Amino acid sequence: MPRYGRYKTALYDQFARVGKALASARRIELLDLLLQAERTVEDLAGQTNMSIANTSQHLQVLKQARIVESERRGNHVVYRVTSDHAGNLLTSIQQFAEVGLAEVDAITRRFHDGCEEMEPVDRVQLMTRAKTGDAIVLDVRPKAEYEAGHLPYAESLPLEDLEQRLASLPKDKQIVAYCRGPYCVLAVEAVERLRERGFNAIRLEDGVREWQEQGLPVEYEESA
Amino acid sequence: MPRYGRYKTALYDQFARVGKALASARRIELLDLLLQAERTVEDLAGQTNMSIANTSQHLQVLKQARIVESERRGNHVVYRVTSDHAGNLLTSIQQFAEVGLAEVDAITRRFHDGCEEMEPVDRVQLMTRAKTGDAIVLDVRPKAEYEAGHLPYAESLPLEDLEQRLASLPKDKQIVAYCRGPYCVLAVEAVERLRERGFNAIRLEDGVREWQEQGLPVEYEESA
DNA sequence: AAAGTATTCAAGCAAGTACTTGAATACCAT
DNA sequence: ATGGTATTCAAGTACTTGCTTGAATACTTT
Repeated sequence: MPRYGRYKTALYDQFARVGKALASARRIELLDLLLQAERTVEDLAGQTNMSIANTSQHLQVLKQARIVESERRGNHVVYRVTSDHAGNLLTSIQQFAEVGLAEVDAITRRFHDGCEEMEPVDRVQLMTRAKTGDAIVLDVRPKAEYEAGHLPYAESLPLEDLEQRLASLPKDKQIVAYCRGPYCVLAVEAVERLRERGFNAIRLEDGVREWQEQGLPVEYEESA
Repeated sequence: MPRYGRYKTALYDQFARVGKALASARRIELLDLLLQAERTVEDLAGQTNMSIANTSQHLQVLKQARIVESERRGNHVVYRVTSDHAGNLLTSIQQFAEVGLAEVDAITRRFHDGCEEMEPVDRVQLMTRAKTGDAIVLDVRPKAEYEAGHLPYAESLPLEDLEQRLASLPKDKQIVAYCRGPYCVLAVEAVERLRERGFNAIRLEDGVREWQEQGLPVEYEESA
């Protein structure tokens, strides 16, 4: 079908454009952060240990593929994902890598061992226990990410503030900590530390994105 | 968290590996074909107008990302997707491009206009009508792809054989043609030609993959 | 208006990718 | 074994990407 040659290549080019945007570990790291909350270039550069200029350039690649968009806000430029569909892209890559690439399993296992995770079936039940106060759900990400969206009944307790606020946590209830998702180590570390102090702590593998993709509800801060 | 730096980059590298494999229009085209049916290198090279060596190289990139696998069969090497998860990758990229990139819409519109598609709601109903014989479902892809999996009650009528078999088609029933999916033009062309001849033809946008992802059943040939 | 901060742009270099060509390998048929 | 076919490998070249550096731009504050 020579007549359709141009049509086909043009389409594949568009699809590849999205693929190209996801073809760099740096850009995936940026996207991963942006899926938690919107951020300035400066912030992203700091979080990823990249130069500002380099960060800006990577962001523009993501922007060209319409995965992220930007908005000038005063002196800063704030980047955010264009839609929830962007999360699906990363999710499907992660899912694929999880089942297909033995390396991923090996890497995560090295860091997450000894820290039992919640069974997937517990999700719905967890919310009812959180609602009644039988379980405490902790969001151990930085506060800004909590404010951009968090699980229902979760309270914000950034990992860095953990030590100072230990006293306010109950020893007799189960504490469920979550962070950015299955590959994030914040909750692993939180649970580790809590257990050392004698708390009954457990890690929820999900992050907000995973929660949302399950069709479960998410809360946002009204203020902002 | 300097302690986790290596862990994080190692993971992002793995995810990017998948992204890299999808970062070329050529490779997406190959994957698209492989999602319809397994194929030899020679066949793929022919379908995509690439040199054999180049095709082989692209296939190896896909193979390294575990998106496809290969098996020697006599004199040929047959490539196939490793799992259905590979289809999800392409689907999520396509879905993203569809909503995010205006270009995709513009490109497809240029070729698919004037050819009404079936409403998504018709899917389930379509099968019952096909079952009772009220509608004829035609798979207009090459026969090998039909054999690798097709919609229930569909009969194989490759586009190239259409003219010869017009006589066997009824004028009083609705004919529903489908091909590789929303971006494939085989069914568009089939419907165009059928209408010119006075048939009541309509295009189903789905391909086998889309069908499957909806959780709907698919049939395979027993023989093979 | 002037100075300061955040971001982008432009140029340059090293490294990586895409494609071609011709040789090497693996299997089949005789 | 020999010749034929399908695929992969190796080397070369043009092109693209990733990162750095320093200048340019956009906005804020004084």
